[in-house]
Amino acid sequence: MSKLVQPPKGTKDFLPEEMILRRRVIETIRECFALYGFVEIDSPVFEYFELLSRKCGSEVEKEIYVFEDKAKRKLGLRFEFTSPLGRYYATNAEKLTKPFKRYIIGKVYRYENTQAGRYREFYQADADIIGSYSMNVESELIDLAVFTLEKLGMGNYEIVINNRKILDGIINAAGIDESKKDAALRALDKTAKIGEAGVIKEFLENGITEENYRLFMRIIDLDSGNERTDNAKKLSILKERLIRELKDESVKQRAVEGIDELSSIIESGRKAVAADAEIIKFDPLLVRGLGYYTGPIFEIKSKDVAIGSFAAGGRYDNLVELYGARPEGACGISFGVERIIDIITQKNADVLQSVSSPVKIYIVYLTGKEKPFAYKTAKILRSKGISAEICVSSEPSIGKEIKYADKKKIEYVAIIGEREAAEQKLTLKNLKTREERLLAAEDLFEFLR
RNA sequence: GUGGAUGUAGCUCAGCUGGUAGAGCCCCGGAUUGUGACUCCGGUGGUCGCAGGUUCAAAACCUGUCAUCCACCCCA
Repeated sequence: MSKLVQPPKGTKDFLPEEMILRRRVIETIRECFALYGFVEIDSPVFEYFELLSRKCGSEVEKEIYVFEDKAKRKLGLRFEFTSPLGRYYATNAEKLTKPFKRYIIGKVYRYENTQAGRYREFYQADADIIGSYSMNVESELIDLAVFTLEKLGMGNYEIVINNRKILDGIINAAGIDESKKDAALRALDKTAKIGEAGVIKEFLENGITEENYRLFMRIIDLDSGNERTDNAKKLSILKERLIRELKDESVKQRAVEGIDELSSIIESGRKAVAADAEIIKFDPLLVRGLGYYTGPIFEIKSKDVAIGSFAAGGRYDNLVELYGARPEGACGISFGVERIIDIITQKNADVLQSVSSPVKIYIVYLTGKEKPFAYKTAKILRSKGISAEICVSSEPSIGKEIKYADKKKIEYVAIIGEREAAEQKLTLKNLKTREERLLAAEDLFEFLR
């Protein structure tokens, strides 16, 4: 294929069959957000570059699509919804009902190398609450996620949580200098991937000692004996340890606060999702982006498909202040629509095959004479909410039209020929069972309903 | 941005140490002029990702480039 007829790197075309599933996933998410009382908003796909890049770190900044408009304004495409939300809130704060619970579903753009599950243009579905410091917000968002994933049929997944305040405490207790915190966290985040030796290597490269690493790991070694320790137990062990180890009072206070926050989230999580309490897992090695998170952070990943996390979020209490609004608590969660679809299709390869057309019936009339009757019938069905497609060929062959309907996965075909039109009836054929029956037009609606 | 693998028909792929392309599925037509998934027959479709180079001759070898996948980086 010539390069001129390919979609640009990291983007793709969606075929009609793919769109059916895509639409269903997006609609499901939208409905769930609405059921929880979030209101929908929209904001521009591009913003001033300076606004997007504010406090996002150079790593992320490199991923922003930047361009100049004709008046030389420097603009960028949104790479997620959080910074646009900060701006949106700051510009409209006086008009918004607080706490402001909003959702937004749309395309975002990241200039990064592509891979399976990583695109340059993709959909995110984002729900945030601004205006509360309560941990009830985190609980609500996690509950929303569980509810939504259930509706989507996502099956086996786990919600991993941690807290920036705790991480800061452990870093301090491990004797790692504040200036080296980011490097340390970045290395620690990769533990599962590169192993102990890899992390130590990265530590040394960044001027952090192996001793620091050992200390850190000793503090977060929370499994007593062989038995699997539950979240609450882990948190309480960690809490005692940090109280004992931390010398700096303010650091200690913050770390303890962080632990209490997670305990509260996990506790209400257990109540809300009772049987599934196991899906929430405290992991002191979860770090996430180094940008604006200030409190609890979480990530949701599939246990069946290795595609990275498909949803993530956390608290970023400094966000709206960054854009000039009065300080407010803020916390949000974002779903990666493509990744969710990838997981659904990989787990169940034939969902794409099994999706059926939103069109219920295909109407074929054989000669021009039956046309008025056919159109009238179609119109009645549509006005009653039954989707009906009508054949546009001027010389239809029944075989071809049935084949067409079958390929489009339409359930029924109505055939109107001379015989039928004479009695104001039509032949209704079920394409799956191949059954046919002669029906009066007015009985059609009852039958299809 | 770095390293590796791959790129042949709409799809999945074959094509030997260089001699300008094949199969299956799909699609179209017919057997079957008011009935689709099976069967049979026939047919369309490819400047071998793109651009250079080596050669009498390149899908194959070399270089560049674009895209996809994988590992980094980072992340939905």
